[in-house]
Amino acid sequence: MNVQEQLDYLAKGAVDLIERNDLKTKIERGKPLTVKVGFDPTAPDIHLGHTVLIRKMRHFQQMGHRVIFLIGDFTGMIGDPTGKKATRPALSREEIAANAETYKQQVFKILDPVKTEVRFNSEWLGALGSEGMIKLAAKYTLARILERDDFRKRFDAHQPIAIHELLYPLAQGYDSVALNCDVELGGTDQLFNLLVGRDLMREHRQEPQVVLTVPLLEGLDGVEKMSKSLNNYIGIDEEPAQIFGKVMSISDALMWRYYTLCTDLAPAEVTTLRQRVETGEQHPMETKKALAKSIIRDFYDEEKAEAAEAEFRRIFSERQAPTEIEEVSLPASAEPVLLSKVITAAKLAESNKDATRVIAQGGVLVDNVKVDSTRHALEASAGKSYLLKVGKRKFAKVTFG
RNA sequence: GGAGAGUUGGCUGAGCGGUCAAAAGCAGCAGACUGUAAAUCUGCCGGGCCACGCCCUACGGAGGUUCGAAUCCUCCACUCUCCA
Repeated sequence: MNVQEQLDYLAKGAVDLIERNDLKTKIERGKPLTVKVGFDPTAPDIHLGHTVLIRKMRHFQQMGHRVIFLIGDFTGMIGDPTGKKATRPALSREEIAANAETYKQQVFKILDPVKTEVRFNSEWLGALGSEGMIKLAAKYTLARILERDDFRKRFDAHQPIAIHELLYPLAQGYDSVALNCDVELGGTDQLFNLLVGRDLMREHRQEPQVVLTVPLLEGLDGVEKMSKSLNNYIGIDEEPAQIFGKVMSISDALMWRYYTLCTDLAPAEVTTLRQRVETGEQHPMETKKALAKSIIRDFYDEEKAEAAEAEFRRIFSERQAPTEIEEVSLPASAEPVLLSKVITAAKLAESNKDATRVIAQGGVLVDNVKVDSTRHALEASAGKSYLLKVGKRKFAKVTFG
């Protein structure tokens, strides 16, 4: 690849690239670039949204650059109260180490372990001390910090902002100084923080880093960004069947976004695919299935992807029980037991009330027969066994004994 | 330091002293339909009880007034605004 091709490849899918020419200049020097990406140590569960960024990291690796996976353990130890009612508990060294391992395990599904350097920012931020931190703080002004949209909005909405939160961008920016980064990648929500890094590097007489941001992936609801707390995410460690189902649950419109950000298809290829669906040449459902398989293939393999599709077809298209059903054993009883209680005991509903509700709505099958009475009871003598289906996708084989 | 506003169910957000387990929207769940855990429509949506009614818990916390309080009073905690 020549410089131009490399530049195009790296910029693919980027929202911001500041400055494109700077990146070009850096690449032209022919030396591997130092590329930093920071991660929060408190949330080691990587989901599909994160993979957009990780995919971009891989692109840099493919071009032979030095990619640093930076774990923000220092900031994690302080505890960031953003949007939380309760202050997060400070993480211990052991917890952070454990989280880091979890991170690696997940991230290396996409990144090359050999080419990835894992660092912790406590290494230099811890050494800074309070004096150093204050000196660092002296390099920035409140007005400039408040330029950040996130702070601005909270300020305008009369939501609290703790003082230490104002220091976060500075701490993050200092990471770039400590590592003398050439490039920093992040989500679009990180743009401000990344730019602070440029300013601080100038203050330290370094060449400012290039900033490249990737879009935030919408969650399954198609509105909010994907996040664990909103429970609209697809985790990288989830079961293939689960991933398949979740992908199928996104709207047809959102599917294109996922095609763009979560596959290696070029934008032109996605456009072609979309046109084929719009003209009726290709079925939307089949297209979505292909997307689901592609994602599973990334995290697992082809075989798992095929199996997930077959299972999905079996349960939802043919409405059969899954091949593997969870076995639940409950204590036997001489008296018949109310079905609603069995359902709750088998954890197929959250409460007896909830179970009763689902039965009333005709959502429960026992041995493939719909139950129409909320008072329905099951013989519970030892050895009795039933296949329960609650709702569309909750199954269990309950045995008394 | 002073003055004022606010704190309601997972979220947003109504709420006259009784008819409030608390409007409405979102999210969630179920059913119908279907092309899927899409879309659309309908219903449900604190918990317990073999119960179409009764009980328990709930409107920041603790007390109080009242036959009766999410609604009134007092104190406390927290958040925000304005002034210093």
